[in-house]
Amino acid sequence: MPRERKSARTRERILAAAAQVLSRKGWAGTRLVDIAEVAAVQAPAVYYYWPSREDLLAEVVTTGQQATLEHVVASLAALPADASALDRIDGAIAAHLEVVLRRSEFSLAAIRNAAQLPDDIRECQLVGQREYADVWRGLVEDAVAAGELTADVDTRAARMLVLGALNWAPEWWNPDRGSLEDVVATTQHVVRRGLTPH
Amino acid sequence: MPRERKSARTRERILAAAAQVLSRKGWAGTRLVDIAEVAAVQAPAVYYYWPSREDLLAEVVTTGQQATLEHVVASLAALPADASALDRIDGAIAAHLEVVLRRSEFSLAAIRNAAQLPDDIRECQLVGQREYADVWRGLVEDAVAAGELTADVDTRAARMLVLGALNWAPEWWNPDRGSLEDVVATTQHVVRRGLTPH
DNA sequence: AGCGTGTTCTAATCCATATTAGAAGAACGA
DNA sequence: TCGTTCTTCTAATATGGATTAGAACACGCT
Repeated sequence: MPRERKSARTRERILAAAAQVLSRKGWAGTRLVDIAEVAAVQAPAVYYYWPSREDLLAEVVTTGQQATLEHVVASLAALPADASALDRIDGAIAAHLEVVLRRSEFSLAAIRNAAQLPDDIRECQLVGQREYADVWRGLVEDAVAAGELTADVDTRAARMLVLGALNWAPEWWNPDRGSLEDVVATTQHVVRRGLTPH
Repeated sequence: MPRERKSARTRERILAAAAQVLSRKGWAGTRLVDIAEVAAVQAPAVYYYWPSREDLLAEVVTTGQQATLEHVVASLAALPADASALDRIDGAIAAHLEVVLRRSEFSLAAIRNAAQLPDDIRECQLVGQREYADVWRGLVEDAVAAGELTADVDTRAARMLVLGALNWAPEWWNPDRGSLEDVVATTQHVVRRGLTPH
């Protein structure tokens, strides 16, 4: 294995380990030693790749945000061009749940720690968050414009309620108790009914 | 002010300060110095009332859980005896949002830190959580039994989606952008539609 | 006033953990 | 094989923050 490639893999291993620990222990509780143990290196190895613990953790968070955004956007792009606005919302629900429940501890780390980031990092995190919110805002606006969604509720609140339900899923979903597909289907079902007129 | 009373007030002040800091900084990031500053005492004063930082924080969490449970149960008890199952769910939604958004930083601290508690504390936290979950399970079961709720979805998943939406509300709701009453109404509206047959 | 008890403070202590210094190891090219 | 460079390690260092010790303070009682 060429040098450059091995080095890159170590970096990825540390980053992934950091995501795992961060998602479980919280920002302040994430120790370099724990990350190092998971990544099978010694703690100071981290400093070869990042200037500080904080930079490493910040990268985990932004990576998590990007992973979510990109997966959702990609899933939407993969839908047939004639998908209805509600179908697109279904697609976004599925993609969000997939990334948060299966694909990425990064997303989970970003979600769970959003409220406890240091101020400077919190700020640039808010930028990414706004970007992602815009995607959902667009989805909902399209649905309203298409008349596929009830106009009788505060769309911002409705949107955030849905995102909350999705972001909370990792706290209770357990692969042993039910398949991801089932959760996705149930969520789509409930949300679709919740947002459409009777 | 009698001695006993003053002492009790200091204790409450420290506990409340701990809740505030804990809800913002996370379990590991909550420093005694910060708690002390908010409570307007010096850090070692904490040890007069609690044997350790961990005991203090644990009390915050259990207090938060109890506050939520009690407020919801009390609100349900205050409903007219002939309230429908769906009305009772509406009541629980309102009560949960009230406690989480307005009444108690304790609840918020408990919610936000659930995933990062040390193992021993996590365990007794799970007990309280199960107790609260039972209340909601009861509400949903009653609604299903009364035929007021669609039988075509996984009730556990539906229940957790709703609770997720509620627990996430503190992350986005801001009293300046809309009244609590509005959020409650929207939530009730969306959830009711989401759970009832078209 | 003076004593005793309950409460809070100031000044250590002590440990955990981020970070730095510099050596060892491993890959690559000559 | 040897030297160079990139990567990782071991062994300090340094700091922050929980905890402890014991002094000061405050209240209530006689």
